Amino acid sequence: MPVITLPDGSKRPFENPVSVYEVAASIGAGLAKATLGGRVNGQRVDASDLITEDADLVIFTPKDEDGLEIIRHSCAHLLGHAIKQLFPDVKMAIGPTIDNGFYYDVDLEHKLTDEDIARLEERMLSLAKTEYDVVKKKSTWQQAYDVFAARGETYKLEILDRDVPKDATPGLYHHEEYVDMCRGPHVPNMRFCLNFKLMRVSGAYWRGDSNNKQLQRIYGTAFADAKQLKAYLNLLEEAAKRDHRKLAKKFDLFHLQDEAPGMVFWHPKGWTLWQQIEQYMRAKQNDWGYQEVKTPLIMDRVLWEKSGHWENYRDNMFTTESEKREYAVKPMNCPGHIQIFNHGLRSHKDLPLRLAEFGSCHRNEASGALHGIMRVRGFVQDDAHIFCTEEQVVNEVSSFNQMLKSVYDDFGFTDIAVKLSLRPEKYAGSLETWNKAEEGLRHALRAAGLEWEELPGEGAFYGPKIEYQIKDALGRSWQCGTIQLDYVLPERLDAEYVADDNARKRPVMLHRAILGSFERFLGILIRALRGIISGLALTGTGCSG
RNA sequence: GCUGGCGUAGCUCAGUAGGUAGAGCAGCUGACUUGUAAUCAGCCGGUCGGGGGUUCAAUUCCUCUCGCCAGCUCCA
Repeated sequence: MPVITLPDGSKRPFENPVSVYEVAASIGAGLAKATLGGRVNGQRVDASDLITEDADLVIFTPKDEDGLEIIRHSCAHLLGHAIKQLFPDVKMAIGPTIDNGFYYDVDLEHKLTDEDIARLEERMLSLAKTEYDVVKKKSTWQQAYDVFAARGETYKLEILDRDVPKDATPGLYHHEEYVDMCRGPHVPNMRFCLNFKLMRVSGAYWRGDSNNKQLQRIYGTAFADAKQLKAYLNLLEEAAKRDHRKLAKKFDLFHLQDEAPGMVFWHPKGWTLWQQIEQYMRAKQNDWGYQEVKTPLIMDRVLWEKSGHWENYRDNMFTTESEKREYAVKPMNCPGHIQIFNHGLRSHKDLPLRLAEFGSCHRNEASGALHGIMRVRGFVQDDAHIFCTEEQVVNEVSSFNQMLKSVYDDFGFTDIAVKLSLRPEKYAGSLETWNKAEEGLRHALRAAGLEWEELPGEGAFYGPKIEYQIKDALGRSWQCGTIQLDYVLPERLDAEYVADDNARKRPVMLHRAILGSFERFLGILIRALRGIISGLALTGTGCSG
């Protein structure tokens, strides 16, 4: 005899177990018609799911974020329904929702063309227009396995084998003859899935692993109604006009050419902009107690072997040789800065020592990773390394956070996502120091009162890092600022100082950047400069536009 | 690097069922002088990304290669 408590606090008693739909119907026919699913005691469920005990219930309709997500997720199933009809031998992998839409990864010999995508879209629409009911059936693990074995869905079988416990009760969603497995919830009827558009198709590795087979990923967008869909498509068009590559051409800021892939030719106007920012950063760094230095572009391989770059970063390094010596073009500035730290005897009184460099780095990025000036092979970082004691770390990190905020404020960037990237598979140093370093950064984040998301496996090989991400005109997130806590390189490159008890100690090293790279930061900044850039109306401190 | 798409004048693009290419804008010259994105006329401008092949003939077909774009992997 469940009592259902609604968000407004009102309570409704029922004689028997009721479905979300039935509760909605007891409130009103209109609500029932719009019901997509609900949240029962915090759990997202289908409209058809039964509530057996007293529960808090939120009902989802197309007006909610949750409702929209359900629609998008069901559009992925709709895509499955349609593509199975057009290409019966297609194997379905995964079809999740993403920002603004959904995708489905499929394994299909035939390479999908634009015409195929158009046909698919048509078929999806005609299927949705029949307004068929989606039927959800809870199954046992074995039942689900048998269903997908019979259908030859090898990817679903792998998911069952690897990710679904044997005692689970997977939900099977029947879209007429099409069956998909999903946690759900999904729409009860396809009339909710009429406002979508297939966007593009591209390659994507199974389980995100480049060692696995590459599948075809079909991207789509979907909204609750036609108006929202149209508004979104318009937004995309408008955003494309603010693409930094377009604006750079229009305003003659820089260019790239075939002979120097991923390396930028800065034109007078673009370079003026660059200089304004460089001077601004120079002044800022001065204010915050940094000393500027400059280190060589290429150094002997031996040094990179010692630092660990040769072992862990070799694939991304350009090399050159002269008189039988092998050199590497620096991909990072840290080893150079340690050479400066090591030159002469350091006292604890020198710490924290903050060495800054507008360091020109080259990384041999995969050709497919290059993207305008946001992702290049030659770039300049507003880099600095802080040599300090362990006790000074939290202070230094939190002071860096303030500095970063003041810079981003000056540029008008407010939508900053903070991520904490943890130990990667390939790492230097011991587990113990890694744990210490990761905890150190968490501590500093808490002290700074920041909210952050943790990304396991995303750290640099020498230490964990805090990333500050900003979105560009196209809505893509890019890492700009970063601060990384490193116990490894000081050890490998023998950095030490004389402590107050006269003992030799290792300093801790913080790698940090605020703009990240001038190229990327300018790439993002350019979106805001449309209109005023031709006059380069930038002031010494501002650049605010 | 992987999958797919693309690569024609400075820019945006058209085109050739294989017979060495056009338009608008920009630029230059001249005329005009009309107050805020484009007045008129004329001119200049491309070995159709690069190499190889098929062919009497290729920018158009095949092939290799480079670059760009979308996404994946990877990353500032």
